Amino acid sequence: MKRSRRHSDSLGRASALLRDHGLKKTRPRIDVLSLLLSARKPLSHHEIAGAIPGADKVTVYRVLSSFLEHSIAHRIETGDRVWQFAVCPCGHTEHCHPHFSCRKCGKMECLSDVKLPRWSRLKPGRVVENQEIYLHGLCASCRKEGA
Amino acid sequence: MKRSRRHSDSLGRASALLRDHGLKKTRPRIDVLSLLLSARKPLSHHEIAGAIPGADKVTVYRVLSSFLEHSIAHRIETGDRVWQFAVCPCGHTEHCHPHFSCRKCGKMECLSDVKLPRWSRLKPGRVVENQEIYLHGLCASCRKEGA
DNA sequence: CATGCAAATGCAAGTGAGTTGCAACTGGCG
DNA sequence: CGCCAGTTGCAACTCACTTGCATTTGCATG
Ligand SMILES: [Mn+2]
Ligand SMILES: [Mn+2]
Ligand SMILES: [Zn+2]
Ligand SMILES: [Zn+2]
Repeated sequence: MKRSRRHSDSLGRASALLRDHGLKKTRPRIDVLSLLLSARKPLSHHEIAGAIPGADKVTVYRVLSSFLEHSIAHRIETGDRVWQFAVCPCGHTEHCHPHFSCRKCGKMECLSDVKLPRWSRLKPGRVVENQEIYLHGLCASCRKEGA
Repeated sequence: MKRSRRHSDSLGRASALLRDHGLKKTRPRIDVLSLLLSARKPLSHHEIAGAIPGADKVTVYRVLSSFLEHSIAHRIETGDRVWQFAVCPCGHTEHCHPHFSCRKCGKMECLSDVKLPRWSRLKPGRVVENQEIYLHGLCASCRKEGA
């Protein structure tokens, strides 16, 4: 019940987002976007394509790229050369929060409520337009179980 | 003159580092390490192998991996799925400074003198053991020329 | 409701950074 | 010296992601 509720909510939200961004409402886009909206964590291309029966891999890559261009989603580097994707709650192009990955269970989390630091005075005259922060360590549940 | 001075310094430093870490002093390791020591910026595997005539690509990968294991060098994600490598001035396993890349000239820099932020109170009970910070923007010289 | 067409899809083939297997070699120790 | 664990070098492999191209389709327009 809970699951299907969330899923149908996501369908509606997905439609609205696509409309708002002037993207055609197609099957692959609805499927990928509603999946990302209902996911509790960032997903890899492999996880996304695997979760959508009959999805074409290349189309999923292209759908994800269009979401990035329109700042509907953001892309996370995992360190193992595989990207992960999540819907961006703030609507910015840049990363707007740090990401945390657990060295034990491997889960990646968007720390949506954590502010990014200011880099006002870097020695010479550099301008920071954008930043990516990856924190690694133990998540709350893995920590309880003992490292 | 300046260049050969720096280069021979690097040779000596490379030998010493290998000895200190108990790594056999081999041709590929000396070549790669002295190159990294004399480089002013992080280098990709491609740049490293290309700068060493006759170098075997696989050996260079393996040499770099051994440097990472021994915390002689650190590895940087560039966002385009290519790694870059730099000698680690502090000797830590973790990243110990942020990295900056210029959106115009593409150069990556180690901000060795910039401190990493503390993440003492992340809401739940996570422990941060390690962090990677990538800043993107305009470097000092590209900024002068006008963005 | 047609009709048209730019945009999107789906399939096959390609790219390239990084990995693996394995036989030959060698740095450094006794 | 002579050994041998560790290292090298070559060929073959993997696999995430990209490109090309012919076919289909969302949706704006009349
Ligand atoms: Mn995120
Ligand atoms: Mn660095
Ligand atoms: Zn965990
Ligand atoms: Zn620059």
